[in-house]
Amino acid sequence: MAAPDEGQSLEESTVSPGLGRFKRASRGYRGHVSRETRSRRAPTLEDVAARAGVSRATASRVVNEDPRVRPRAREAVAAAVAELGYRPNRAARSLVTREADSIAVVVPEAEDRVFGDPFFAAMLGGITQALADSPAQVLLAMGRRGQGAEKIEKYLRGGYTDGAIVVSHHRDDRIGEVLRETQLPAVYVGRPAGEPRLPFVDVDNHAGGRLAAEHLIAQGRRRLATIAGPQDMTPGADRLAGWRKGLAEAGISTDPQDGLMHELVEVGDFTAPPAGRRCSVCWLSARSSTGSSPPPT
Amino acid sequence: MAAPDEGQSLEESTVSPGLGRFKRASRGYRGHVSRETRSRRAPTLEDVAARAGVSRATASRVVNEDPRVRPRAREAVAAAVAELGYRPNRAARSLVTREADSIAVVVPEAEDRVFGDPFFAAMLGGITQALADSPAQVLLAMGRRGQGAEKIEKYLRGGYTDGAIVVSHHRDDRIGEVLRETQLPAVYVGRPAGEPRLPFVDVDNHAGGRLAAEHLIAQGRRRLATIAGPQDMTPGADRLAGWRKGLAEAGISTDPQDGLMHELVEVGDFTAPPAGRRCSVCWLSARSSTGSSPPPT
DNA sequence: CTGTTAGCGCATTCAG
DNA sequence: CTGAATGCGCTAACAG
Repeated sequence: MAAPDEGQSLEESTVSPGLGRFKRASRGYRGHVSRETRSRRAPTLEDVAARAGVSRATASRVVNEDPRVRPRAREAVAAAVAELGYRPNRAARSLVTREADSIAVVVPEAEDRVFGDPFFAAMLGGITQALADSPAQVLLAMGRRGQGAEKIEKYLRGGYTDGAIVVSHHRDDRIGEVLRETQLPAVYVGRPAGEPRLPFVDVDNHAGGRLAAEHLIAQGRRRLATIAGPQDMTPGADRLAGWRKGLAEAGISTDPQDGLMHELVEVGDFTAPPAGRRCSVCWLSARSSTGSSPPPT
Repeated sequence: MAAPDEGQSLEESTVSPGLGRFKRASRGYRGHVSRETRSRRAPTLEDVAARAGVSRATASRVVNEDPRVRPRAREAVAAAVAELGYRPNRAARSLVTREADSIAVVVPEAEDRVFGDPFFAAMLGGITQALADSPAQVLLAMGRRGQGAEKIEKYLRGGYTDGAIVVSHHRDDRIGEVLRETQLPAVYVGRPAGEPRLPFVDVDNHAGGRLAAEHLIAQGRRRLATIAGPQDMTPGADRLAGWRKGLAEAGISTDPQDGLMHELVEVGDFTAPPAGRRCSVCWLSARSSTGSSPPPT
């Protein structure tokens, strides 16, 4: 399990036939239009420096907004940059700074799931919004089990990114492990399962579940059912726990022995279809099985 | 319009306060866990070479699957790679090869739109699928007008990518211009408007629209209405053109003068809501205006 | 087949 | 404040 991983790494890091084709096409196309535009080589810091009559170091300083540059020099460099259309070479910069200048949004879910659930749209929107005026790039990496999971891992390990935001973490994905090994700074959206030391943002899921139970109970309901979220995700598990807590505190038993055929809980996956499907099976059967209620408060 | 662009380039390419904060957080976190794991510096090709008892060049060759390496040496290097857990430094490689090893999927649409429309999910899925065993990374860049459009442009110009796949191109986005200037290899999904030389894949939209008209006409329908796609996208425009051609060939006039209050065409945006909304306005008013039919075939 | 030699473009000490 | 020098890690000729 460890050795094959390394072997795979090696292969993946090399040029495959697939990329070969891509490259050829790339060259061909590039060549096709290259006659129409000028500039064979992109201007470098060296060019800028020469044009501004300063050294590379000084040019670098103004590009990076280092304060210790005389206004005169600063202006000269700025002008040169504008005239030459200079853009720093990211690879070169990255090589020396050891930073990729990008942050990955990791979603361990199948692609169609990510695109189908409005939750992710909102989350992505918020994240990109927040990073709108940051120079850092936002990269979306998604996939689950075969369908992109190893791609994510490769991405995280490949040094493509400076940090990660993990959005829909499941207990069984290896994201946490990868993050720990690569020592990548990361934050989870939703408390991570089995990764106690990692920072995260989340709502109080437990309180939410409990609140739901209390609300229904306050309305006089006594036979309460819930469609829970996936139990391999802490939000799903925490909410269910809160729900049960709420029932228990109200003295409503969830014990199958206690007159109910079984606890009125079905586990969904945060999507609508399964909820509807399960309902018709579980609730009906439960409803038709016994009418007895648990003891009052 | 040109000068400000350059000025903007400079600013964007430099470290802003935003990234500054990100960096600090990054360092802090990294430092926090750095005591728990070994390896201060990632192994380099140099290390691998030394360990395998060969030169850096040879090590590089086997990593890149260059055939001209003796099996013995190859194995030695492979072993060293595995033992050291070597992973090529992308920045360094990129610096010399001048390739980013990634391809961008550009979607000039608002994020919520992209995540809401199943079309994009399918498209993205297909693309990543096709590139699954390619070493190239797939990056998703989306946004339209303010909400990410300039981010896309910056991305394309930043040398982050080797090529682009443009998915939902509108006539007014600047993608084509950027692509031309950067000479990035690109392919459009859907014939690009105003960019005749760029390669694309598409269905025969014109024939589709015509087919629809012919089908309805064959069924004996005579007052035909259509909800067209956005007219600033060639698929939308082409389909409508085909539709009109179909009507014309059947001798069905679309001329308002010809007894109809106006042509029964409403322009939507490839989503369901506008279609429903417009229908109730247009169709009803058209229906109540005149009952006369165009001349028969 | 393999090692040696050069840079790729940039940030960064370290002296002035 | 500024410039000269150094090296990040890697690929690509160019000789052996």
